[in-house]
Amino acid sequence: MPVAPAIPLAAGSRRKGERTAERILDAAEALFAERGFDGATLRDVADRVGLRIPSLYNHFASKDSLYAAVLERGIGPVLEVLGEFVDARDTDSRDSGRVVERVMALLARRPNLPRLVLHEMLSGGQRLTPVLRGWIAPAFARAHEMVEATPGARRWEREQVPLLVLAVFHAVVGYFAIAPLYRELNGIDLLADSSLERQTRLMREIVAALFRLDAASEP
Amino acid sequence: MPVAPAIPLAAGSRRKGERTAERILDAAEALFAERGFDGATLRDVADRVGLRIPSLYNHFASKDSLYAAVLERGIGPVLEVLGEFVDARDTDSRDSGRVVERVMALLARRPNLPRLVLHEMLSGGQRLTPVLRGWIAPAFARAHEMVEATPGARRWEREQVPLLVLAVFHAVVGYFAIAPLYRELNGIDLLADSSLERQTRLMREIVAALFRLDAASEP
Amino acid sequence: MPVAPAIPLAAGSRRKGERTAERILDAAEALFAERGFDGATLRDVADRVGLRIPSLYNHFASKDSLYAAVLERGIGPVLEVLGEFVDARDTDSRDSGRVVERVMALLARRPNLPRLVLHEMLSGGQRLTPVLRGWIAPAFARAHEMVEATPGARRWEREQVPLLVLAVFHAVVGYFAIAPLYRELNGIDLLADSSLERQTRLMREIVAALFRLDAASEP
Amino acid sequence: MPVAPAIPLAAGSRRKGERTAERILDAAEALFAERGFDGATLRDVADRVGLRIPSLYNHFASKDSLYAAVLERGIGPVLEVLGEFVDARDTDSRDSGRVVERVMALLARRPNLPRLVLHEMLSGGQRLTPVLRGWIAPAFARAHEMVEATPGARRWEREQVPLLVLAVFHAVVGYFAIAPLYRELNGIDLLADSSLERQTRLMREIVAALFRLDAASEP
DNA sequence: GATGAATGAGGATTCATTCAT
DNA sequence: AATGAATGAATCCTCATTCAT
Repeated sequence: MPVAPAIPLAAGSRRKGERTAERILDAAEALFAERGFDGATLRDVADRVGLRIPSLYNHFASKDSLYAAVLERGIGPVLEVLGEFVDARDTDSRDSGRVVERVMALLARRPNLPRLVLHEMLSGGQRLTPVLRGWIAPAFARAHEMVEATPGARRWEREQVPLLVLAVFHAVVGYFAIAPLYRELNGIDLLADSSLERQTRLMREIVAALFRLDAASEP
Repeated sequence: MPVAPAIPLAAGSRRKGERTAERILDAAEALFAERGFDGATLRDVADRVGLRIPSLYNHFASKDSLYAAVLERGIGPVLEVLGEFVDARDTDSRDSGRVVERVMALLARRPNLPRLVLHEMLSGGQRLTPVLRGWIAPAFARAHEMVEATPGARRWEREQVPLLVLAVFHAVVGYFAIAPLYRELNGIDLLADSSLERQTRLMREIVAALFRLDAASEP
Repeated sequence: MPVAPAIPLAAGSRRKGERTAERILDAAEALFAERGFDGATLRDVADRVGLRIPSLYNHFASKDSLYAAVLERGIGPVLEVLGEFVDARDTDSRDSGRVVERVMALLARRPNLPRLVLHEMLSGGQRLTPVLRGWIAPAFARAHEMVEATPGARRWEREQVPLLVLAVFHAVVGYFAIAPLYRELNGIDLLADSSLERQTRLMREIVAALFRLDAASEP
Repeated sequence: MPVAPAIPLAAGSRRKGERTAERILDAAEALFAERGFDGATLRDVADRVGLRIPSLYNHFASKDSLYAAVLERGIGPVLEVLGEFVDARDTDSRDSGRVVERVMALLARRPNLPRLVLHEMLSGGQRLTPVLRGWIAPAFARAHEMVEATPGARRWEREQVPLLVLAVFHAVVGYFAIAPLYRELNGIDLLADSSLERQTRLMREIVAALFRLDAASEP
């Protein structure tokens, strides 16, 4: 058993246990993203962390709860950004371009996340934590109202708006998810800075068009 | 090998074995779409068809080859449509709106397919038949050239074009893939005719914008 | 099982069915010899004959009975030769050298047989037909008496005689059984004529020594 | 990995895991010997050890590797004895009689080994570890040279020497392999001390004749 | 906190056999 | 006589989980 450190650790450092849990989460995130819940095995996770399988149970109660932890850790910050945007009361503080940039930046740092989300979506959200499930529908509703309230956006039919939001969502999420395959087939790394920049701009433009107050103001 | 039947079979009728194989493919398609390759079990497939597991092996050599068969059967028609479009020599015969409609109609009849494709994409295309792998890169290259050759499309930057194609791809595929979850969360069935119509129109417009000969004609 | 033919067939000609049964026996013999009863599968047999598995059942009632048929067909002729020798009443008609030669010639033509016998021996003779089981013990007893009755052989201790017979048996059978491995490891084909000749001579000498009436009379 | 014990373990005592592995090896050895690789099942092994099948995988990675371990553990000591003999430089230290005795004693204590070897031989040595495969050919070559270098042995033809070595090998190995069947058919236990003694003497004599320095001393 | 060992449940696959055609 | 299809039984193996150490 490791002896407890006599002196408190400097700020920023974490206890070994916490660091281990974090490393497990990292490994699990990558594996769940690559192979989905069923395809990823605890053996793979343990191997990647350099532990034996039973040790994982010192940090997480089960494979399910490990998965939930991965999901919450990953989705949390994104939901926060989106939440801020959606909850902004005055129209001025809603800078759609900035939201796109922040989300793209978040996902660029955690490119596993979109794949995780897609897996979840494909499985029908079976494993979504209640908290996460609870978030989605209201947020979607709010986004809908919001877009509707935007004058310029009226050029879209009422019923087409959610489809547009969906389309943007899929374009963003799919971009990250296809990166590995795209690289293999076309030799281009979508996660490289230049690609990310371009995609961010593209998404900004599309979202801008969606929320555009005045279509004429577009170059 | 079965002896050739003396009398030609009535249209639509098939030898029993073939019908069984088809039913297996149907069941497998649904299950692979729902749960991915690892999550779907042969037991599930067999149960759904009303057979015992070993009987599946009278029709497919392995789970892998069953999966490959599902994929090829499903993707084939779509590739055909896309291929026709991409290979069309004269610009006039390239009716982007029509392609969108045909593809959407195909996917509407096989809504499992997009989920299958997404699963495949997420797994890095590990199980793509060589024939399918071989199709993708060239087709993508052709599509790229094509878009570039379209005068009006020049309003997009050269490097942005593939990203746009990707975005459209993800918007279409994601639409079908999210349908079950969307229905559960929002109570709206994206596979209903009205929704499909709207989405088709939306995709038509977006693709039209992408390939528009004359950008000025846009409102 | 095929009905016995009402009319004796013309020499050399066989009904197709019989030829098929024979071909099955040939394939099965080789496979049982190579891989033993458990290791050989009906699929292998069928493949080698160019039939489907169920067709085998038109000729043999089960895998067990196919094995028994292979065994009896193979061992029969050898038992005959040995039986003649053992049953010979007058000592003069017992030409040990000739027996060795005949047996070696038989085995050379059916090199699978010794391997079959060894497999059987290793499995404790579980699958020996009652008829075969019944043959062995008495034959062995007779051989024993016989050797004992041979005056010159008395130079061996009484109890050593069966061990000598066993040793000769194993030397002969093992020779054929090891041929494939020997060839692979040493590049020498024990089934080639020259090797067979030498081995036959060696066995003759050893057997002769065993039954030698007068050791001095030997060159 | 287990921490090294502070105090050396008492002789004969082992860590629990090692003892279990040993028991698995024992059970597997017996079963592989009786039924060959294909005929022996992990269920049988597990039952005999008093474990469930999956537990076996905590000690051996696969059925194949279990088989390999059984083979190496068993053959090792025999190869050592033979190796010493073959590698002995001065003729004086080569006591053929002593080798025979040591090998017979070894096999008497592990009567499964010869059956294992025979199974391996019959299957063409498919599963021989590379290390074992590598041993055989050179050892055989050395033995050959050795016999040839022995003056008295020249009474055998050059080409007959390897056949003699083979014959001795088969006589020894077959003796142990046939023991169970022999007992069943003739009621005599070849593994009983008296039988073993006799067989050892017999083999000694035969080997002595093979390596005899002075052919003239022969009666 | 870490791990060796054990295990119930289940997964893909093979095999001998049967039966209708 | 031949075979496509179906299947019960069994095989090897994997996985998530538990527990004593």
